[in-house]
Amino acid sequence: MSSKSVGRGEGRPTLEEVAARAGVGRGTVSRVVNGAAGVSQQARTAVEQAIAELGYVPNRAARSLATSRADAIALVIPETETRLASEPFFASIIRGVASELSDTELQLLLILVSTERERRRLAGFLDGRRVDGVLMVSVHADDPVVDLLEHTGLPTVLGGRRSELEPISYVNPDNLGGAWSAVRHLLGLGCRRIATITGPLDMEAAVVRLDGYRRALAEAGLPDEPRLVAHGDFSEGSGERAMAELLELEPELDAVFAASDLMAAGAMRVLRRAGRRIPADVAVVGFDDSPVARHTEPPMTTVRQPSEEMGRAMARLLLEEIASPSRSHRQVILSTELVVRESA
Amino acid sequence: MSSKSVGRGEGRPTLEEVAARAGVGRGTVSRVVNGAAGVSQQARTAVEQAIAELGYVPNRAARSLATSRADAIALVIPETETRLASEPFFASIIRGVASELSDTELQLLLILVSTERERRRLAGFLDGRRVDGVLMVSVHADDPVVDLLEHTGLPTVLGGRRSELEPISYVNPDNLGGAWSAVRHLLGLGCRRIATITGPLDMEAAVVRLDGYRRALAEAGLPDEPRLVAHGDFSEGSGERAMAELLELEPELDAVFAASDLMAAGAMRVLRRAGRRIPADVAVVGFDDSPVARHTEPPMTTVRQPSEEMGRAMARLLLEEIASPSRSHRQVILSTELVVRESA
DNA sequence: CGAAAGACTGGGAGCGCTCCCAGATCGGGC
DNA sequence: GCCCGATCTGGGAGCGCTCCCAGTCTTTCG
Repeated sequence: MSSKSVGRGEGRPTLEEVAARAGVGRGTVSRVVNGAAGVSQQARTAVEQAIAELGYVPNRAARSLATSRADAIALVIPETETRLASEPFFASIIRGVASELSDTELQLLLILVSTERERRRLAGFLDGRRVDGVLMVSVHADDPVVDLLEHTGLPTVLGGRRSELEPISYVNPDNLGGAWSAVRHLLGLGCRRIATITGPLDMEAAVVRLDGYRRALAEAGLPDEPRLVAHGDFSEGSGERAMAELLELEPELDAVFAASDLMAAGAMRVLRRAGRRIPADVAVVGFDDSPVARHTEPPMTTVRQPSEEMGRAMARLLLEEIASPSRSHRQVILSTELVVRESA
Repeated sequence: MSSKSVGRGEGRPTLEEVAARAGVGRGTVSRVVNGAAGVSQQARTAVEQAIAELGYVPNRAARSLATSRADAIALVIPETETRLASEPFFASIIRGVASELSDTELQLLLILVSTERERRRLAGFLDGRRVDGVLMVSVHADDPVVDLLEHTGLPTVLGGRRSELEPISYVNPDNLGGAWSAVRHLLGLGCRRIATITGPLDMEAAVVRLDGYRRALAEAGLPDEPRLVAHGDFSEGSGERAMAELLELEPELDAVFAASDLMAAGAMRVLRRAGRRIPADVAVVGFDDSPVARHTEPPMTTVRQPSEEMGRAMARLLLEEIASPSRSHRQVILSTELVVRESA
């Protein structure tokens, strides 16, 4: 039999107990556990054996307290789980972040916030320093969660800035160039009555894509007609509604640039129902190059936004920021690319 | 000016500093922070003011260490983010869990594990007692993550048991009854050559749904024909492949029961391409009643599985288990219901 | 052969909080 | 005026770990 420290029941074994059993001091055990150098082979073996026998696992809370590191980072998504599930963009971001984190010891924590209550709980969680840094995507201009982040002083990286003067580090796709090239493509096809379906205008990405659209039209000497602009919120349903509206206001339109693939898919459905052929009657271009773009009928021409790479870049920036905190913020702009399929 | 403890810069203020500033002891501050009774109005006010002035926020790691509580629970999903995004089931689970947690102080942490490396990292995270309990869905029979969970001794609840003798608490839909009633419905419609597309057979849900199918056929005196059974993995693509296979082996079939809506949707696409009318030539029933079921052409008849309620029940069980740990495990079976639309 | 330079090791101090107990304070009843 | 209980309050003793320093034991070199 063995001392009290060994059995199950008396709680989990501690560093101290391992040390006692291995006949060494706490320091030595700590060194072994953390893979530090300067431990004799003999001591190391003894400790390892004691750890195995006792089934010792370090207590993270204690370690956190001592080192003031949490070994975890949060990816905050201020949307509902429905949205998380319906927009492939998030999946790509998650994949990118996870892959960049894969050879670190950092645990990725996904946190969804939509209610005020959840926001407060998140505040407590972050303030309590349960993570070493925060990633956040899908940020709306007036999102209170961001203030919360700034206030905690935790290293933070946004996926999608709120404005050009964003004071926090961020990774952004080249929305302007993407939208611009989409509309240029439509113009090149000979389209002249080009409508657009925007995203929610409290998001910079939506505003800038609209800008890109307008700029391309202006360059082509085309007027900016309000009735060619309808608003959505990036979701499929909103794309349908917006398209219906456009068709009503401007039956003569010959092309649509939607600020997201999902909205473009919704628009295509409405167009087809209205008897318009795509692209013969109306050409359609989306934005994102999400999986759905490949499965629409016909396959969708769209602007590729490197979402996964965006996730990776975000993680990379955050790691840098954690490693060397600094007042200055970093930013990365990822270029976009037009993928021509059959809808335009 | 003020003492070193007060200013910004010298790190975050501690309980002790708040106590000093308010002119009270640590105990009193702790009591105020935790809303405990037995503090005079005067002391309380002084402490609250000091907290506000200093911008004090308790350090969770320290609290965790002292209380051995983490105030967080993990929802582990052993799938890729792609899957998370494509299957609405997960979104519903998350929603249910979140809603049940909404009036607790527990932070919900979503953790995706797919690689071995991620699994090990999760082990460290859980062993380190960074959460008070674990929820896990989409469990495959031989999933090593479960052993990991059992080993940590953390309160755990599964969404979907691994077998009838599941030794861990779980919440399960009535898969047998659901599948059975789906096939009964098909039989009632006069179908006699009823095929099925199963889920991955290393998941109990898939096995049991297949059982329900067989049982209903047997009761109707129909033989169990192997060529009427094709296998999928719950995904849409696998449904397409399975359907193509079935059509090849048994062109005469007049109905299909798919173990998930996504597979049913894939099957419907293949059927349509093959020129079969639904339900006139081939009737189709799915399982889940996920959002896609409403949008197929024609709308899909399916077995409703109360996913959100499942999430809620899981959270509820876990809370109970955390509150009163016990050797015995709990289980909840949620009933399913056939939703008849137009595909069968 | 002695001293200096390494190589290891043990354990004190402390991270910030909660728990709990011993005291101080304040009334009210006799 | 005194005693007893109720109400508050301060602070010691940890929680389990890391950091770091002062030792001890070798090894090497002049």
